[in-house]
Amino acid sequence: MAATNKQAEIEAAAIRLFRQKGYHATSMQDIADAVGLQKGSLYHYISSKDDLLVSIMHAALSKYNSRLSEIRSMDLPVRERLELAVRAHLRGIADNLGMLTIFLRESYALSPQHKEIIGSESSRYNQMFEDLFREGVASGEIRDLDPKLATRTMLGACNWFYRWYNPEGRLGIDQLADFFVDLLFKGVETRS
Amino acid sequence: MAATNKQAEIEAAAIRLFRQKGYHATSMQDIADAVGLQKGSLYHYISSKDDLLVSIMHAALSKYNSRLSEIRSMDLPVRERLELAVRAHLRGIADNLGMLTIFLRESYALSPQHKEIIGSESSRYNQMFEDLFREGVASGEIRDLDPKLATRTMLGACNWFYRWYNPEGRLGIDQLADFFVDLLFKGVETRS
Amino acid sequence: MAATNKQAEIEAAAIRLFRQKGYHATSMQDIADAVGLQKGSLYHYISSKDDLLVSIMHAALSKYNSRLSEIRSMDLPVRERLELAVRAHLRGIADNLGMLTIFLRESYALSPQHKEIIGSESSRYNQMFEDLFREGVASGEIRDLDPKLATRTMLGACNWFYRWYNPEGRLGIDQLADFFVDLLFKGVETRS
Amino acid sequence: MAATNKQAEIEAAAIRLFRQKGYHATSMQDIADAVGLQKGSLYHYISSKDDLLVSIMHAALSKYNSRLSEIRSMDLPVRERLELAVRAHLRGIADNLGMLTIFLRESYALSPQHKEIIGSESSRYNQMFEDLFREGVASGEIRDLDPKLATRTMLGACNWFYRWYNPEGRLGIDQLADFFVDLLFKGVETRS
DNA sequence: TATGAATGAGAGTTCATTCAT
DNA sequence: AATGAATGAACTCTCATTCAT
Repeated sequence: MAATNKQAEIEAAAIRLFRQKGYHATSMQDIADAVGLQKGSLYHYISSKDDLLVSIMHAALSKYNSRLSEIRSMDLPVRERLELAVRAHLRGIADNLGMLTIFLRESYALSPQHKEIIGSESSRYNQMFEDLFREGVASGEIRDLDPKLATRTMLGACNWFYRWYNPEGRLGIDQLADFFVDLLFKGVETRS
Repeated sequence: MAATNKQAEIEAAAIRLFRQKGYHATSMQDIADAVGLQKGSLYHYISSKDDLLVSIMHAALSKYNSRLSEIRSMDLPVRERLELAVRAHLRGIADNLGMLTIFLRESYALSPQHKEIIGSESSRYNQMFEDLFREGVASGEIRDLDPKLATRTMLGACNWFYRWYNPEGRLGIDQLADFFVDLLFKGVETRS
Repeated sequence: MAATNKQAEIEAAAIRLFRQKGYHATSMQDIADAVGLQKGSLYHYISSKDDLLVSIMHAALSKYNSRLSEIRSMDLPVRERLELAVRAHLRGIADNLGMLTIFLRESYALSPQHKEIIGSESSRYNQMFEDLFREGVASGEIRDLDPKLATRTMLGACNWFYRWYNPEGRLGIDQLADFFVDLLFKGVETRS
Repeated sequence: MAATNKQAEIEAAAIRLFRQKGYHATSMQDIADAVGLQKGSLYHYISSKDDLLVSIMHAALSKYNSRLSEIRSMDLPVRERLELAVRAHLRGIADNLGMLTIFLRESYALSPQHKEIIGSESSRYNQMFEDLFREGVASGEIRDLDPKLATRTMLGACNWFYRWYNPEGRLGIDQLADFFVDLLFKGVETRS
């Protein structure tokens, strides 16, 4: 995964720094230092700090969208596809903790135009998840809950994951995903 | 709601602006304009922008902590107390959307010392919730799930709420709380 | 020496603070804190920070001038009067270390008008010293050195004293004055 | 003296302005105006106003220290070396009136860390002078006076020089140095 | 006499971005 | 492709002073 590509190197450095220090607290100088360029030189590869943020988020989202799209069209019972969607969501956060942290935390820092672009990509994802949920309700495998609210609640629970997930923690990502699926699908209360 | 108290007025303006534009994107000038003072004059009432952020968060958290503490010690079955805790959490976000948004979104912008202070207040809350969960497991009313993970997941789902809650939306806060409780307690899948 | 007089109390606090932290680094708030008033209230007693500085310097200088004037007209051999002048100069610094430090160190911070006022009082002092020296040369008790230069050199040596004098030091002010007189009157080299 | 080196140009402007108006009364804007830059642009060359002050003082002191070190180890009678030390000290002030004025006048404005650094360089100088004096006492060429006090007195007399030396004055630096040496070595009183 | 809210100018510093080389 | 000097606006914060109460 050698950095043949300066642009990618810059992006990688930005992801690391934005995650560590936050978008606003990271200066172009910090990024330049990290890749061994002068800060003026960065502008041969990127057009602005804001664009850098957007393209990181975009990359994160397009991976997400395509993965969810695949899952949706798998030849499996919908309950299992919904489960896979939750697992993939969590694994996506774990695998790209930097990018996802930035997406989930710094979205509000985007300029209005960019906010719209990213917002619509993000809505697509939510919409796909919601559709899957709706499909589950239709098939009877999933309880008849409001699909929009359910989507928000389930994804909210999953999104918060970036705040405490520790790659070096006791439990691996698969075990954590098992836990989330168990809790979200069966609930916390004892069945009578 | 007359401005008898300038300090409170400043804090209110800060909450509104921090929520709208984010902490970093809000300048002291913005706040000064909002309350009709020169920016230098703000410093009669606050000691720094950072302190302003902290005191907003502190106010949010101390309300939260005391409410949860009350609920924990109520004379009710633990399952109902846990349910109340979820409802109170959501209602707390809805009632203080500004303060809570700032707390949930801008925590990472705090200085290390402040991060520690706010972090420990926040941990107390999580700990109380976790204890309640543990109590439920002990009594058999709640399934035997890892209490720490369950707390993170449930509160994560609830915290995400600030991102989409709209006070003028179709559903009131009580109905939304009903929904969360239903989903988190019973799960999404159909019981066989 | 109870503070029956607020003005004097303010001046005393200013002397202490200006000496400790310097004129520019001392704020009106610092002074107000030291005397237990609000900073706005200071302006009932003084007209400006600059004036405060000037009146401190003025007080220092008028003491100095009157003392030197007395010495000059004493009925003693001129050599002894010159010696007394040196001793009085040093004792004046030791006794009013605060005021003198401020005068010697912060003169350049004065506004042009004030600089002129203080400058002329200060010149009067130097002139008196120079006249005394000239008298000594005329009487033959003092070597025929340029009186203006000699005055500058001798007073320079004495003025630097404020930089290192320590009231709690090993040697008392009289012993130190003995030393200065010895060095300045007899020189450092061994007489052949 | 073309402006090949902006850093040096900034330092020169700072020396001039700090001397004229004092450190505190000189703003970064003043310096920027003097060198024809925006004030923000100064920070390409310096790291802070405080650092600028320190590096000016440091430059002054290291010249001084190396010159005195040379003199000390010359192959001359100690009385002559001490005399040379006085002459070099005065010439140093005359040649670098700006830098030395700033060092002698603004030392107390330094931050504690910087004060320590500059203070120790300054002590080294005083120590070398004192050692030379001590050597003179040992050889019998110099009277048996307390070397520490004698150093303070002699250097005090010389340091005050910056307050009144005028490069365009009647007497040149060599003549003035002759005067100082005469006064300090032989004293002011007539030998009986 | 004393307050304390308010001013308004200005401080030093940071920073994303540009552009001639 | 890369530099690095320069910009210029914005930033948080300080401070001596004023004045209605």
